[in-house]
Amino acid sequence: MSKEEQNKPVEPTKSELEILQVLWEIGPATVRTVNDELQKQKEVNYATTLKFMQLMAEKGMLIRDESQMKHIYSVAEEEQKTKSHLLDKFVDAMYKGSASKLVLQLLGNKKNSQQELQEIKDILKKLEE
Amino acid sequence: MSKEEQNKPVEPTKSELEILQVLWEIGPATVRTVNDELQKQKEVNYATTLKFMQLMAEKGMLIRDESQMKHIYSVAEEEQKTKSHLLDKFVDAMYKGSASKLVLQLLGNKKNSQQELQEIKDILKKLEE
DNA sequence: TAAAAGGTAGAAAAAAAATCCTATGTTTTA
DNA sequence: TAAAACATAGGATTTTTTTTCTACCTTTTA
Repeated sequence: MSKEEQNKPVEPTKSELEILQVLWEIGPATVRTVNDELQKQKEVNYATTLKFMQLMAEKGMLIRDESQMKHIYSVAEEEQKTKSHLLDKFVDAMYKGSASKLVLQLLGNKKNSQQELQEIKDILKKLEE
Repeated sequence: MSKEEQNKPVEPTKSELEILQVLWEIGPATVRTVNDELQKQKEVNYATTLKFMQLMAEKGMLIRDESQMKHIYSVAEEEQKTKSHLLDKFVDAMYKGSASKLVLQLLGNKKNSQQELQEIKDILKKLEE
């Protein structure tokens, strides 16, 4: 592995992120299981999910255990690391790196329920201690 | 305009978002001006920027004033509306719609400067009142 | 006023992302 | 044990996004 390739952060596409979300939630799984989970959200073809997971494994985004016929896939990078990187990218692209601007918008967003706002406040309160 | 086409929220691609950012910042502008701004960030070909802006106008994302030879482009939807929509999508894709989870991650993110964190806390504190 | 510079548009190509068909092999089950 | 169900892999295709070439028109400038 060349120096350039090391520690390259995971940059999933939209579809790849959906698969990561499933694996984050249910842990290592087969293509079949992941596909069934995705099926709950939208119509997906098994072959398509398979292809995505194969590509993700090739890219090093997933790790594949081929010791059984039903290969088991798991995420290669921990959830928080990946999410943190994606969040950073989003804050850069949308708010020129200003996280506080994002929070401001979040708070001004009518769509966020009262409960969400309360939870955010609770987080802050805990932080105060 | 059919009912389906009305009020369709703006869904820019990555490149399109870069152009929106410029227009949000400097207001209505020519392709040349936008291209010069983008140039400050990365290498861009004038023809590429032109093409993007033409496509965005076709999609209804930008409005084009052709009364002069140098067409003037402006954004079709206000900045906050677009950003709010994109933020919602992001929160859905990344945190299953939980804004508080996002804030939690933001606060735990080492990359955010102490100042940013303080600003976020200030915002939240103001909300308490 | 002729050349240079700057502008738009159309067509096409290149690159990236998403989708699915089908061959072939393994396991399960009737 | 034969059929049905399930699995992977390779190849191909389609769709979306990004990029660039070039023709031609208008304005500016030497």
